[in-house]
Amino acid sequence: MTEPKNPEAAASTGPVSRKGLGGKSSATIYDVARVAGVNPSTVSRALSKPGRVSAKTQKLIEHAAAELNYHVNPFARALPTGRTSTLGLIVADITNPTFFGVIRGAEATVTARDYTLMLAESSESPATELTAARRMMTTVDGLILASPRMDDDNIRALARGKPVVVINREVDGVPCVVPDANTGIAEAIRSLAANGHRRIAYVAGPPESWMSRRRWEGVQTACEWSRLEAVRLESSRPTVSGGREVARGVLASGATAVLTYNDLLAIGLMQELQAAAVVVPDRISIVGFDDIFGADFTTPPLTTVRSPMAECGTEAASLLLDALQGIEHPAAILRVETELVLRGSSGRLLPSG
Amino acid sequence: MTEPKNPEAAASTGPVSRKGLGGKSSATIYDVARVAGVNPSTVSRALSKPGRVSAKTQKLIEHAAAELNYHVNPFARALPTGRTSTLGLIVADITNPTFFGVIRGAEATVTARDYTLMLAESSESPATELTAARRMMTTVDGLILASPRMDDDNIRALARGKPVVVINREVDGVPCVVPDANTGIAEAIRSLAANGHRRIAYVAGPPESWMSRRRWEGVQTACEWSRLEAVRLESSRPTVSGGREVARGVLASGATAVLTYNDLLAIGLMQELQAAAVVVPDRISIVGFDDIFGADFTTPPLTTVRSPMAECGTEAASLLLDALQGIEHPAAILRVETELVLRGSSGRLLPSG
DNA sequence: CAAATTTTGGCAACCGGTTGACAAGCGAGC
DNA sequence: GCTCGCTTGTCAACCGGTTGCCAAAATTTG
Repeated sequence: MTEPKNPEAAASTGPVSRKGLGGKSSATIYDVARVAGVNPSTVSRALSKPGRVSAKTQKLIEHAAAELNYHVNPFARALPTGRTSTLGLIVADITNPTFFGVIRGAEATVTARDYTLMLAESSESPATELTAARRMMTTVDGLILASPRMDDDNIRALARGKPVVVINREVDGVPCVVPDANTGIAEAIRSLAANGHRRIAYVAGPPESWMSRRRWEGVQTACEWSRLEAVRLESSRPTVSGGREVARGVLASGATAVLTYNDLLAIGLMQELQAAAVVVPDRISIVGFDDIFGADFTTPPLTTVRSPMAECGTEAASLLLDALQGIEHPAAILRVETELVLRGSSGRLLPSG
Repeated sequence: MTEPKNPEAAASTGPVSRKGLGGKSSATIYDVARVAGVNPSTVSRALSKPGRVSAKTQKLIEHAAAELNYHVNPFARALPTGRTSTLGLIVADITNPTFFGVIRGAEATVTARDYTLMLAESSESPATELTAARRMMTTVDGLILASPRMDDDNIRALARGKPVVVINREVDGVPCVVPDANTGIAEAIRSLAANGHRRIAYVAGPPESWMSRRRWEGVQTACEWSRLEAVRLESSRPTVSGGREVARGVLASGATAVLTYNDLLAIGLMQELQAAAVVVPDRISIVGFDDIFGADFTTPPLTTVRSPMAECGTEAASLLLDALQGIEHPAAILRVETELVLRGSSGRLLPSG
């Protein structure tokens, strides 16, 4: 017969933290309960279920908690509930300044609402990304995927487990925050057309990038509208060096104005063209995307279609936090505005020769 | 008399996860134990204490775990042990590209060793920083402080709780990773001296910045050695706009070459000087610090003393991870090399008039 | 004033691992 | 064959909260 070894112990107040040894470990609800003269479960309720206990007891407990400098142990809470007060953010590439804004926006929002941000990167690899996402899923309450590279299906599968918000891409059935490229692109093309350009090149990003395809579509549409020719060029990498490599192709294309998938490509392209004594913007106008940090360091400073990435980060985090509180936003897709930032790298085409 | 309600239950195998409902929750050691036909605690030992169980049982358990796609629940593990497989990183300012390298290096290292990185920023405020650090301390196994703004004492207090590594500052009794500014500064001053400069200005960063003071000392020392004059100017903020604001003061100082606390100041300074038709480097040479992302976007590209921040992030993370495994590194301070990156913003002083 | 109803607090069983203590199993040595 | 010592697995008590259920207390109602 199995007998409890020590009935008194079972009936006692429960574990008591050993405050003796240098205050190492912090106070627990059991300590608070003892000081306040109530049951631990009452403490738990007072601290997490507002209105569940009487105002008097509430005050008593809060006082005791303050006195002991009590803070909940996030792990102890996470174990039975699954709630971790942590949000995950996976970016395609930490080196890429496009994501700095996202990280910053998300971090600020999350911290302001007493959550913590976990960061991971996928090195632009769908497989790494999926692994990172799965790993994170066990630890976070929700996940932000910035410019994810994995399939729609994988994203939806993740979203079935816990709330997921996608930035910079539209996935059916998953809340998304996307800069609406079209407005900015239309402005850019209109500006180029007004400056005498007739043939526009678009330098594409990675083939997996949903946003790159989207921008190309936007460029095509806007060009049709303005009766301009649009040609598409591929890049090896969406980086400065990728931009340098594509310079030759740009010249060969006969275009007098170029939009690039992102600012890094634009900067690399501009550097290489200038090295070949091609004057920007007199002979070729260059327009980037994103308005990343440093886009205005160049000479001439880069004209670019600004995507408010920090805002995307903020919005994505808010969406997630709201969802966790049961506030469902009806709109599956949140579009944030883009706009043309007109600087020196685009302008009137000088007659050649 | 307190009687156990259900003796059989107490003697049973223990909790069993409900795999019925859509495979929601993942397998536990209890599931693995059942499949392998052993006790849960044996599973726990097999998976975390190598050599504690026989090779035969080990294989049996590993097989069962693989079959069930078992993964430990980090919270369940963290609760009794305190180990979380998570490292914290606090940077002074996420916007500041100096830290991009740190974040990147730390993230990569931590992930490679199966840890996760938690990120927070202090907005350059000692109080916010301390709050963030305290908050993190409850959740992480160790903490990296990049360019901390709080007192030495507070840092030491944190370090008494859990392993802490500091980047970009030296704190007695706490392991630190610091770029050794002197080598790079010496190179820079030598180069400037060789180019005919005699009066050098240093634009300082925030007064709380240990590294700013250190760099100023380095500049002074190197100038004495080369028999140059060194003057110090203050900046309002260590940013591009802070750099613009200090331009007037730089001109007034009569210096023909300027080192700035960081690259952002240098870039802002250069923009403002150029706007005032002061040719760089013909009339004034500019040298930054850090070689941040975008330092080579400017025209002329920025000469700068490179601090390998990604390496700092990597080293700090490694130090921390080693410490957690009981591998103590004897050296309290790890110095990483700095070097002059000579670009176009510094050079020979043209005779004025 | 008693009965019905609503609050409020306590009990105890979890969540999923870890670990000290201990006993069974096993081979070696005498 | 028996004792000793070492390896290996089991038991049960945690870690620190959360929560369903129930009863006591307080409040409303008839």
